[in-house]
Amino acid sequence: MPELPDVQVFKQLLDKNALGKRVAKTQVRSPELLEGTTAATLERRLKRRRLTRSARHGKFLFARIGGEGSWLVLHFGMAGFLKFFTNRSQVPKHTQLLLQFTNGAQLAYDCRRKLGEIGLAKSIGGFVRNRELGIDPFDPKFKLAAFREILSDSRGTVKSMLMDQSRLAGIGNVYSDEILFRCGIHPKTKANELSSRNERRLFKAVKAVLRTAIRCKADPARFPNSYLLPHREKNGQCPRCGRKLRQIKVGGRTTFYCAKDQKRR
DNA sequence: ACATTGACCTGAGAGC
DNA sequence: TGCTCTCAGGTCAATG
Repeated sequence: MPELPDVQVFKQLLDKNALGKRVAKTQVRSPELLEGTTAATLERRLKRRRLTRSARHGKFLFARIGGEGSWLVLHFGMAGFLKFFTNRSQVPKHTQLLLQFTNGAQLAYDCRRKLGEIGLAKSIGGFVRNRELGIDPFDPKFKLAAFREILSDSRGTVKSMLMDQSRLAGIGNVYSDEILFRCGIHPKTKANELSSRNERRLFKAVKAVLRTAIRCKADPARFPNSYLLPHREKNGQCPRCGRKLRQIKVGGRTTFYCAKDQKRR
């Protein structure tokens, strides 16, 4: 679930409910999710401080603690999410990090499969460099020319390229399928063999699909029926031509596409 | 440099 | 109902 649009929705939730509130207490349930820090350090950094702003890069969410120089970093793995609530009985089942604010409200980071990550960073730029993350698709510097360069540098399939966090940060299995569906490109097409026209269409589709997904709150039930996601299931049908969608593996990941509408080259 | 596989971790859902 | 099996939207490391 948690690809760029999902994380952007978590960011909106954080902005709306948690920014400006003062942390009274923190709780870490599974220390193994902590990356390069400890529960005690996290508590010391957060306690009595406010979350002052937020940011997102790819699938990572950042919340600045107090003034400059300290950010809480969250990655949601395969099943993580954020929940904000005011009633104690609403604590989600697999809460791994709980922030209790001085006004009684709480923010929970829930991660059932424990494949996520909780950490601290001094700066976002430093973190991004450290982790060798590629450009975020909503970075103003992400322009067609930059994308063409990424494509021509990639010798593998276009789907693998889209999901490669060190080239372009934020796209995962679901949205790579959606983007390729939108522009009629077969997921196994070699990234560096796309026509100039398809490079351009792919570039536009990356932005358009992610924007739409965010607008739909990354909730498949809200997606336009013309999108792949509502039909992305075993025996699902192509919303364009009605044919049964193909289900294959690309780069080891389950991939859905329409054999009629998505041809190689 | 790329594809493939398995590991990480846990639960949902299918099939018996 | 309960057991076992398979699979899942992320990432990393080992291997070919």
